[in-house]
Amino acid sequence: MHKNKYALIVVDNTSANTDKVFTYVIPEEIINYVEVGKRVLVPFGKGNRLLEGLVIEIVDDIDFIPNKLKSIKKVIDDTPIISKKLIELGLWMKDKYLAQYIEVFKTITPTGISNKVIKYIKITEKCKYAYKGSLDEKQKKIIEYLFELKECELSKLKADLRIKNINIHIKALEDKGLIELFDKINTGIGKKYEKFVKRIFDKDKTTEIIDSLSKNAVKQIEVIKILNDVEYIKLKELMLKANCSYSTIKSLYSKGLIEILDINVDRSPIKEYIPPYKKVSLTEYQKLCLDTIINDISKGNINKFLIHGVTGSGKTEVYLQLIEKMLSQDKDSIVLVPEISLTPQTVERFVGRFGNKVAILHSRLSIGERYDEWRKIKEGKVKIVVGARSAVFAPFNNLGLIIIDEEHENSYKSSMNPKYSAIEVAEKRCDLENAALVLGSATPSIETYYRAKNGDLKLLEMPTRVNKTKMPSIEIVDMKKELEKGNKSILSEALFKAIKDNLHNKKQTILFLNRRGFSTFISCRKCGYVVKCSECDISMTYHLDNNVLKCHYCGLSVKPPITCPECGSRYIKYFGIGTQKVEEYIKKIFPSAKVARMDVDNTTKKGSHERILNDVKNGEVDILIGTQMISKGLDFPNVTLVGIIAADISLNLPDFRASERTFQLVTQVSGRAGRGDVEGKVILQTYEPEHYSILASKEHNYKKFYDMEIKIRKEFNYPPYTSIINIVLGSKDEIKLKEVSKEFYFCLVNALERSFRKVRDDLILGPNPAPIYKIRNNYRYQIMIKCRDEEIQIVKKILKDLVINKKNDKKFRNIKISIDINPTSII
DNA sequence: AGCACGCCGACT
DNA sequence: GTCGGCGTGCTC
Repeated sequence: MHKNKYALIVVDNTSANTDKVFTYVIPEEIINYVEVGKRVLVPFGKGNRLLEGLVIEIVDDIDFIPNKLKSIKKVIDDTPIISKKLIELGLWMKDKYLAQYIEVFKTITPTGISNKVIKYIKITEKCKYAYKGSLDEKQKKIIEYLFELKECELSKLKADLRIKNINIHIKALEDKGLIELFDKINTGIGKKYEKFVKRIFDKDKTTEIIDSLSKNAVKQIEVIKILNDVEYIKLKELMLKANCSYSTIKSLYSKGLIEILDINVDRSPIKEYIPPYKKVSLTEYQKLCLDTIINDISKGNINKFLIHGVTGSGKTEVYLQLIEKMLSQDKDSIVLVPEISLTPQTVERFVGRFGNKVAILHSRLSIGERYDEWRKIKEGKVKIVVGARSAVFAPFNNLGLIIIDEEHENSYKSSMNPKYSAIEVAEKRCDLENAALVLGSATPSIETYYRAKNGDLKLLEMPTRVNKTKMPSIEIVDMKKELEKGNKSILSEALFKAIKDNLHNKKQTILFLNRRGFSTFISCRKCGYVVKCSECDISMTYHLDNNVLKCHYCGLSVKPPITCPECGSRYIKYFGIGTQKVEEYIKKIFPSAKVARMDVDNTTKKGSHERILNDVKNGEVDILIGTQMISKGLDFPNVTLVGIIAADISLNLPDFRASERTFQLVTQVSGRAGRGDVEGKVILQTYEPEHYSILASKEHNYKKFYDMEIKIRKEFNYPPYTSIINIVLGSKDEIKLKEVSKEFYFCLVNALERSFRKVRDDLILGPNPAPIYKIRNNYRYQIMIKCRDEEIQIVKKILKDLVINKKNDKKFRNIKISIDINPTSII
């Protein structure tokens, strides 16, 4: 007798209650086609509607036979879209970040590849002749509607007719045999095709053919001439070259001289020619670093490394030569870079060295482009992937190396479910696939450095710059003293003078301010009213270019008030500075200087980023003003001065990582100065010149900063000594939220008390209104858990059960519960 | 989520 | 009686 096989399937259905693995019977006819990692269609729920599912395991036996086991309907993929190793990684992520199966696997498999099953409805042959007198009004309406369209999407019919209880009527009509329901599978994006023209006449008969054409057929002759030189040409290109229309080509086609073909092309996101990026000889430190890594990997000593290299120490060259080593062993490499530094400059280095062996993945790719890159990786056409966070899931089968550059960057943490850290995921993936992990940074995160010191990663230092230039000197300017001197402007005397000198010497300057817009808040001088976003608990930022107040959380724009909405006075004043104001001010006091600004407000369009950087490169910019965006990766030898307008912005945030972030920013931005022959200079303006994070960055002394910071972390029980679990409850109903947050808190405390004999005082904090109390009209309450390594599994289990329990609780309807394990920020 | 079942009030 | 509204519970 045939023995059944069963597939364990994650069904595409987002609900706390369906977040389970479902078992289906594999019908014998398709047993050879069902494989782990392929998607299938399965009947689900009472209506047996077809849903997509991912096969994550195939088993011969199941512990118990649930009474009504259903069968797989259809296999979608020819080959698995996800490897067993990546499935394992996904299951690990689900547990680690308390996410749902479906969320995890949607993250790992590329977006846009998902097939949608769409229900269609049509009328039957029988219906055309059948007597319809027995139908009620609503059913008649449906039939009439379908008579026009013959068939249509079920959802469209429902939306157009808006009949109540429509399902019952549809079922009745189906039973009578008047209509039929069927499914169509939408295969998502297809491959890209482009029209090509092929010459099918003999090359040496070209003149003969030209003679045979009418003398009036100037364009056709031109086309033939072009085709004399090339056999294949893109239709668009040919039309452009010959300056002709499609009809010219068509007439040549009808004469049988050419063929028009649809050829599958890859949408290549690398559009321009990229010059080769030459291999350079390594400095002593680079060589030591490279050799240590290669040696350790081959001996199997350790496979995780942290390169702590100062800005300009040439980490990229080490990465490149490591990848080269991997290539020689036929192994694949993944390079992760922060989203904002995924600029052409970064890409050029990898593509310039390895050419078409490189695929690029980042958020600005269209769905089609992303799918093409994904397919190239999957099919083994490329060996290297350079990309942002999600590139950690690149579907390689022979992974040898994952490199994470600028390891401390918070863009490696996802803000959406699963709220994963690409660093932790990369580490896990390396363990699973026996690959090596290399992290690199000039300012490693405290957590990573701590782990390196503990021996979890091997620490490699690169303390000097490649071209032996000195680190830039940093001058700290106390802005309180400037104020005492009577200088109320944005620039201190020292910075003003330095910019002036730099302009005179034809050197470039970068001015950094981590805040966009013009004024950060506007307020009434009479009553103190501050304009806040109506949807969020955030003061609105004034933007000069289109004269609006913008909320930087929800994007809402309003016209600035002329009189105070509270007291009616006209004393509305604009406070705080943003990059736009700096730009305006600089243009005013240095009218002859060429000034450019770079922040999210003017780089959203494709290519705008590149344009600004090119202008800087070509010397068409004297002063570049920008936010975080300009803090990393930029390498312009003529930039000798960096001005940090206000280092305090990041320092004063109510977040335990504020000092760390400030140190990182100052170090990174400073690193932009003096990359050429002339020593760089940094002028740092602050109201807190004695702060340890400012002082340590002045000395370029990471270790000094680390030693200070780690003591504070220990004292206050912050990471790396604990893991933080941040629970945010959100709702539009403020009163209900407050109540429910308390209830959630007490349930949590109760459960914790049952599991731990004694609950530490600072294990669980809250519930407090979140630092940003309202976003997009959603009120937010926060509960924070600081737990030690040995506690975390139990705490997560408790939380998971509690959340599922509460999601089924009527009281928690319309309450969103978001859990973030080790968030990058607790604001 | 989405679908069916089942209870209960309004109305022919 | 019975139509339709809505709350409840389950999905291999």
